Amino acid sequence: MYWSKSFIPTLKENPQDAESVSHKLLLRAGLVRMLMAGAYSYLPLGLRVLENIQRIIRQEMNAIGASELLLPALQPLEIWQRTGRDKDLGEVMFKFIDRRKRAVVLGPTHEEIITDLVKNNVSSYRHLPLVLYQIQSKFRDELRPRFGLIRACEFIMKDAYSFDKDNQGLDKNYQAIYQAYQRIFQRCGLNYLITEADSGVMGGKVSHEFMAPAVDGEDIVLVCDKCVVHKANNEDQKCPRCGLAMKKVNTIEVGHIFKLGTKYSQALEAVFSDDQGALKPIIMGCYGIGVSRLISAVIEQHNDACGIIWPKELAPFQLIISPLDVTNAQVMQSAESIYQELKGLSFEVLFDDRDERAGVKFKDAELLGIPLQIIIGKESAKNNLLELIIRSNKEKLVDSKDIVLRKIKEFYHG
RNA sequence: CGGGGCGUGGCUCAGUUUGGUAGAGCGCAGCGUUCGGGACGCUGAGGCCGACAGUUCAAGUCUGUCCGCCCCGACCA
Repeated sequence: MYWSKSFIPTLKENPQDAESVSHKLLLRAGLVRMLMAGAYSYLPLGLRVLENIQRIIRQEMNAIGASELLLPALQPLEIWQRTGRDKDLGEVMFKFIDRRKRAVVLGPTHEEIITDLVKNNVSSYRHLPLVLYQIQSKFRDELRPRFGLIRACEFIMKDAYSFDKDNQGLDKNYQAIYQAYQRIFQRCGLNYLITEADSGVMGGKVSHEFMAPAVDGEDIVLVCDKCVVHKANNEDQKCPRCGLAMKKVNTIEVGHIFKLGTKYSQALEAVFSDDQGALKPIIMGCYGIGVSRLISAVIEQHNDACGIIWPKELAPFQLIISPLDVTNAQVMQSAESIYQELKGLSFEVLFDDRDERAGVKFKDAELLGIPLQIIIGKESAKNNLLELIIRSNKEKLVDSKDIVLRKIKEFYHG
């Protein structure tokens, strides 16, 4: 991708509208722009990051046998009234009346919709278990949208739902997804904590939250350095296991998995015939990942004074090529040649073909946070050398094309 | 919804205290000089100063109402 042909509006200064680190960098690096509070446009770079996260999620969800589908965002209010959640969610739901005078909502989540779908199409234990998921925009009329993508009114979520004939099946799916989530967050380069809700002593609901530590995080997690992690419900701050004081960590909730049981299947009469012919409610679980929020969480964790430092798998591009003088034929020839070669090797490359001074290109490359940068100046072009810089530690290598290529492959493919 | 801050060319801001008819830097266009860390000089384009109402001879500036954005709180699958 040639920079001049793309749309990457970087900002030299911190925008007035942003306070949190991720919000500032999201805007400065040209990843998103705000339309109104809580609603953002994803620009080409932001979309690329989003797609990278989605690709990881799809790979890991598909790997555990989940199937992707896509449910409507537009829904009748009536289905929410059947479970009583129209009241629970209340003002959070965007509601309006359509031209047929029907009450319609924009989906804040999809338990009702998917349960209704499964109810109408699954009737036997032979069709279970089933794990379905989607990646879709959700709508919530938040009291106070904030921190850019961290709390938005329109945001992208991966929501998965499991359907089982018994609790053992639910446990198994829950476990599989729990592990898939660990792989997903790991691949996203995210540092995370897992908090447990109440342990289901009375067969009650079990849930785990995946929390990314971040200075601007809204949720506080209490952490015991010796034992496990717990949520900040108990104010005494004593570890329930060892009794030592726990420390508070600000976090962003990026994932939440939940054993639902039969709450929705009972309310919506989603039943199946078991192997004895008896009708039973389907046992459900639901599993969410805040996809757009993940972008913010990752930026919160991976940045320095110069800008973003993308983890390898999320970076909008794997390399940025910066010819320092676009009017110099030798420089451009060298840059163009390595660009084509890298593209031929299936690397995602951004070519900074702008007629800008070196300083501008350096600053922007650092701001964008692309893991590897190839710099080509007059000297290196003349001597047939390439200069490779690793964004994270500023490590620099000046060498022949072959050596640099080897280093790049090593960096990305181990 | 309560509390606080802010709203002035695309961006960051000054000007508001003490009303007199709009500025700077960046960016943009043109020319020249520069060219490995956000260059420099000259020229130029671009603003009904968030909106509406009021006070006044005169409002970016004072008053009122509203709108928008950010932050704190309440709330949050």
